[in-house]
Amino acid sequence: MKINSLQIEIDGIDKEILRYLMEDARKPILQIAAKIGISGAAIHQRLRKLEQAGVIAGSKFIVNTKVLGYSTMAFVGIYLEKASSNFEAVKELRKIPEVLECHYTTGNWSILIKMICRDNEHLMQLLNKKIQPINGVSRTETFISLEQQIERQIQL
Amino acid sequence: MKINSLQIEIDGIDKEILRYLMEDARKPILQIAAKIGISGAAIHQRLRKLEQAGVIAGSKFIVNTKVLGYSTMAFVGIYLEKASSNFEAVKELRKIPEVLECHYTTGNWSILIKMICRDNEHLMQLLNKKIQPINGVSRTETFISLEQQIERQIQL
DNA sequence: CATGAAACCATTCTGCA
DNA sequence: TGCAGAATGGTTTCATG
Repeated sequence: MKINSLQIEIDGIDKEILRYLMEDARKPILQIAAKIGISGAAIHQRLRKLEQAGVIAGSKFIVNTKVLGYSTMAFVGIYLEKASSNFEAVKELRKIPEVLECHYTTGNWSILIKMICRDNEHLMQLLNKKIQPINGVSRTETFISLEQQIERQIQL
Repeated sequence: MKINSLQIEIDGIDKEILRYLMEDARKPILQIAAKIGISGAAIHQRLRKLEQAGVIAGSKFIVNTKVLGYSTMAFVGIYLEKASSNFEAVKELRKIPEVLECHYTTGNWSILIKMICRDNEHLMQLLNKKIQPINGVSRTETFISLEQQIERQIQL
C-alpha cells in the first residue's frame, strides 16, 4: 500500500479482502483468509492499515425499506432563490428523516435530494408541508423512481 | 414483531438492535446486548427473525471512494427514444462499473443514474464513449454533485 | 507476513416464565 | 413466544520471530 498526499493505492490482496467485506461485512476474517491463502492475522493488519488510511469508511447493516412499508423512492430537484441560502436549506432538510441524500449540484437546481416515502401521498405531504415551506426554496421538480435497477458500490 | 401480508412491524428492541448494526455492522452482539439490557441469545433470535422476514437485506463494508481517487459524483438523466428500450439500455449501463445506481423514473427522463468518476474528464469520457453510444439513448443531462451534504439510511 | 496463546465472541441448546 | 444461562467451538488480538 502506497500513500500519496491524497490518493491511496491498494494492492490486489487488499482489494480481494475488501471485495468480500463489501459483500458481507460480517463475513469471518478466517474464512476470507482461507480463501485467499494468507493468515487471519495478516488480514487484520491490512484492515487496520486501510482503516487508518481512511479507505474504509465503516460498515453498515442494510435494512430493506420496502419490507418496512417504504415503497416510494423519489428524487427532488430544488430551486433556491439565492444559492447562498443553501446552508440554511440543508439544515432544514437534515431534519426530515425521509431525506436520505442531499447533493449541492451544478445544473438546473441548487440541490438534488433522494428521499424515501411510504407512498405517493406521503411524498406529496412531505413536499407540500416540509420541503416547499423551507425558506429560500422557490420551486421543486420531482422524479419518482418506479424501479431501482442498479444499486452497488464501486468495483475494486 | 407482527407480520402482516406485506408489511412488517418491528418493536423498539428490534429497532435498537438495528440502529447499532446499521451504524457498525461488525459491532459485537454481546456489546449491544449489554447496552440494551438483554442477553446475546435473545438478540440472535431476533436477528434471525428479522432476517427471515426480509427486514435485513445484508451488511456492507463502505469504502471511501474519494480516498481511492474518485472525486466526482454525478447524476445523469437519460432520454430514451422509446421507453421500451429501457431494458436493453440498463443492460448496457450495468456493464459500466462507474454506474452505481440506475432508476427508471417518471418525469423528463426515462432513466436517472448516479455515477462516480475520477474527475470531470473521466466523467466526460464515460458520457461520450460509453453512455451516449448506447442504443436508444437520445440525449443526456448531467448534474455534478459538488458536495454530498447528507448521506444516510432510513431512521428507525 | 506467520505462528501460537490468550481473550473474547457467536451460536446453540435447555429450561423457565 | 420470548428470554437467560451455560457450554462449545470459532474468531480476534497480541506478542514474537
